[in-house]
Amino acid sequence: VPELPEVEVIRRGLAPKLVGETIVGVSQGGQRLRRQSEPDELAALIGQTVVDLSRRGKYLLVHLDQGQTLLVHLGMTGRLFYQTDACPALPHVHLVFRLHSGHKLVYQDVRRFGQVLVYPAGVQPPALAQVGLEPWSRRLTAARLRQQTTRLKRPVKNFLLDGRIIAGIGNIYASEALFATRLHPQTPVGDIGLETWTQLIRAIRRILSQAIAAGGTTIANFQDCEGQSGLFAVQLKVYGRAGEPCPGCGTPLVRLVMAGRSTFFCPRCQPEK
DNA sequence: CACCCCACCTGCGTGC
DNA sequence: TGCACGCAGGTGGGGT
Repeated sequence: VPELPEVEVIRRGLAPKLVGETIVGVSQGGQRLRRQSEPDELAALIGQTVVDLSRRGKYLLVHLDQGQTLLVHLGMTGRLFYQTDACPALPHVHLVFRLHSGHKLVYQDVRRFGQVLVYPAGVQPPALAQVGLEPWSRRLTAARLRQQTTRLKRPVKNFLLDGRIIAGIGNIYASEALFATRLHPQTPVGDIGLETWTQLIRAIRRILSQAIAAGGTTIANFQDCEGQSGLFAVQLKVYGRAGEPCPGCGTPLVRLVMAGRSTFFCPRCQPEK
């Protein structure tokens, strides 16, 4: 499900429902996520009240009133539902937090690549230390990226996917941002000039903002059991559209595998230089 | 360092 | 119908 916009949409949807809720029970499925706190650590959250929800990159942070933090990463297929008992049971549910209001916060994850980890008061989750600049950070500048990448050969697509540099860009929005900038995905980052970095940063911000405003690319299942058919409101221009005509020039779009991930681009609008 | 590869999982669509 | 295969929006550990 989730790149930065989807996680942000989930955060905004859940925050008004969860803040003020007290956890009264935690049940854990038999199969564990790739990274998941021990059962007793999760059970220790019982009695705590949610004071805030924040986001860092693709990580969602649930802040509790005694200072603990619940770090949630949805991986590829993780979903969070805010449900009542009236909702039918879902498959692949690995964690259920029962709440004082009678609602439940349900974590579902088919592939179990997600993470749910508890951290004590005052401890910063180590994973966050690796997370790069937020896309809207004032410290994210063309000059900084230019300086950081001089003489590097790494393809710009792979650079965008590296969350240690800019946080939250995933495989979909990397292709979309490069198309918007008319930049070939294999362009070595060291070859990119200041002006192009400026345009790329702008494109990233615009595309992510639009995606958030539209409710994410896919199903944002924070609501209830109806599993709200996701607004496919974001119109992707190139992602997943190999063979279809480029929306700019009509040339068939191309799929290319880079670092093991599908990459989509227009060979005419995004020429190799 | 910089960068790549693969592991970690399940499900679904496609083509034989 | 069955089966093998490729593919899927994530990270992170280990190798070159």
